[in-house]
Amino acid sequence: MRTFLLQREPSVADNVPEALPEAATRILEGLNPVQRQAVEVTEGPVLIIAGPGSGKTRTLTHRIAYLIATGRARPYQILALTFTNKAAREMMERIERLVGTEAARHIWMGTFHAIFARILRREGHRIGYTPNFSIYDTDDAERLLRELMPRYQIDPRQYSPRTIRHLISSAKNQMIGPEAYARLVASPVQEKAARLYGPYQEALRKANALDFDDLLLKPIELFEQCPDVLRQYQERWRYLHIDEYQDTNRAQYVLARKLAEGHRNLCVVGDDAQSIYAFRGADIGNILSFQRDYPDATVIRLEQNYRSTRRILKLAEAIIRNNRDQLEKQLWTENPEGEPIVLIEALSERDEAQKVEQRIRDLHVRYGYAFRDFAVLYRTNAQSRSLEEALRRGGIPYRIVGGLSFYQRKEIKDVLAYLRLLVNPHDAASLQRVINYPARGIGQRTLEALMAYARQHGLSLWQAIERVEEVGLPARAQKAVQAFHFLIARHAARVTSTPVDELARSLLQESGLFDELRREGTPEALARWENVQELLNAIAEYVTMAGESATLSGFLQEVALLTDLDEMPEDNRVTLMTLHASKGLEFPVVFITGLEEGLFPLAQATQDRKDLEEERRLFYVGVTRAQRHLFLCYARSRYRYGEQQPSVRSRFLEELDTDVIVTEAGLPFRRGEVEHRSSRTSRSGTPGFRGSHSQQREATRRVVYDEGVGEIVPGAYVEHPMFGEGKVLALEGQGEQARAIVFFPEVGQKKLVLKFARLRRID
DNA sequence: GGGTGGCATCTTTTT
DNA sequence: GATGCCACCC
Repeated sequence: MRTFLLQREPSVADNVPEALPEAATRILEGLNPVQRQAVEVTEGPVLIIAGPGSGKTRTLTHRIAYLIATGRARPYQILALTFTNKAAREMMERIERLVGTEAARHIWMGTFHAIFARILRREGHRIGYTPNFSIYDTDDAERLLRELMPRYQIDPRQYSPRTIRHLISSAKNQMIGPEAYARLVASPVQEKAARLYGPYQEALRKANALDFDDLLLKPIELFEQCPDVLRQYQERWRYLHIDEYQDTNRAQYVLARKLAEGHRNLCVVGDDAQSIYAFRGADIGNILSFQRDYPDATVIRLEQNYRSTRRILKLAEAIIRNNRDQLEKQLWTENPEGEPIVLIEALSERDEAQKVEQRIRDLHVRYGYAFRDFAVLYRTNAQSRSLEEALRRGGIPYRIVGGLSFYQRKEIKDVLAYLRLLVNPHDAASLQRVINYPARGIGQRTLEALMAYARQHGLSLWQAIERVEEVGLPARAQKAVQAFHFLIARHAARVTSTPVDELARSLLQESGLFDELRREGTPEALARWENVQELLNAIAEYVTMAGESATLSGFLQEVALLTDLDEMPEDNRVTLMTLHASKGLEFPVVFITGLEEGLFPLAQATQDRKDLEEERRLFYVGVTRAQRHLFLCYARSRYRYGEQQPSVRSRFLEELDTDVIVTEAGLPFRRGEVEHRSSRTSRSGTPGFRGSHSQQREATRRVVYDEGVGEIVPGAYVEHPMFGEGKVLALEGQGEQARAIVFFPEVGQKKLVLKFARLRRID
């Protein structure tokens, strides 16, 4: 049975003792002098600038616990905002340990999105939202855009809804409205986004729906239009804490400012070197200018690292040195030198996974590390597959954090769409998702007719369905629509009177969804069916746990904001996750995999200095997760686009000037590839003889390609009229079709047809 | 209107 | 290698 992360709404009713003197002493005793200073400043704005491993989260949780223990704040007067559910959960657990669960559960803690969704549930009616609004995830938003595009003469094949959504989202993150955005347009795509921005917002509104960005923007609107509501929350929350402040975007910054106005007890913690969410609108400027915004702020620098060995810290510094925009920080540690960092070269992703598996086994058996001590990190979720396979083959228990979460699975989203429809029939995205699933004879044409009718009469899709007889559909289609209408309406009428899980079961049974899931009889279908049952159990659990305040729409809103599941923490398993997900965590042994050009850094990020610096900070974040052992891995070839392609090791390795890394054989690590070719003695002369590095020779042999055409052979350095100098990685195809895969430091990896490419050998 | 098979198309990271 | 889209047939 899964456990679900659904926190009870904290209440103002509070039977926690006024103060917990014993706990207060205990909290102070466990801190070093700098941390103690952070905890003891209890009034006014505080900026804690921290480095990795400095005990940042610990300092923040201690601060909060100290406020409660000394009686300066009642638990419900504290608001703590985080960016991920995981961070909130972790902080909550620590605080519980310090002041007990009874006090802790009255603290308002959660992600920005979750907290402000709750506020909107309660107060949104003041700006025209009923409490049962739907929260649209990126899929829903894209569906909405795709539907709008033809009406504005935009071809979804030419401009992908995803790109448009992303542009609109960025604008919203920076609090740029449709009109202002239209004035800023600088490219054809942006022009399309500007054209759709306004209609998109209208469509959301009509559906009584909010997207992720609205969850931050609408509260701002609410606070601006209703100062009394703002005042009410300002008074409730005397103390405001924000973790990972470097990741706040414009909207979050404004919200924090508004809430902290008045009492001015705002405490933020962050490390500019760990800013890795610019892609979602995070603005490092917020942390850099905190002192300007709050001139009387107390600034506390946590620079001592308690986590990692000296070698790991040294590597981290060598990495971040390559970035230009960085606050000056002197990280230091009293920890021992530690083991050298090991660079692992693999032939393929499969080989890489196998080597990781072997190292884990070795450290587990010989040095007694538990499986929970290991983390394997990667840049993209897709990379987890080969790692999973290797670990499964080796019989090593593992868990995957993030990736396709429970709530993102198709069957779950289908069920959720049905349920959302019950509480919010205007929810067009959900309606379109299920109106003909399972198939019930309402096809594309019928749907289009309904949508056209709705548009003509200024109705929502649901309202059009309600008066389907006026639409003028063929009798059979009309009957089908009426049956669907009846199904939903009948169940919607029972939302308040029937236990939610019972209602859901009845709806899913009668809609034919259960039969649809059972029909197939494959193991996958069975698993899907079980997932649905699990979801229904979760609803029941939520209802019993949250008591009277529990509503179906509340459940659906909370669930829309969940991305990962609670895993049982006592589980002894190796952790697999993206580098992003690893932020804030630590492990005795860490593997960073896939250090290859085009993958890490990602190809798209290599063009712009800022993007590249963000990738580098991500590398820095990954490295500083490690406490004792760190392995950096790359593969000389990898499956991409469904075929095996050679790869070049990451520039992040080439730019390191440090002596803390050794190769698998224990030899000192040497830099140099394309950029340093002149410093190397000649290799790559004739086919079949490709230099002295034995592992490299093996790697090239493994991938079977043609042996070369003329002087263009694997390993050769060539010049291309457009792309500049590059290195030939491999050749494939015959005669006219012969192509070379060439790596250009400037533009990345390219596949070129030799006949046309006019490559010139230059080495 | 529904179902199937072939084709193209990408692939970030998260709330 | 997974998903979505389109053309085709029933």
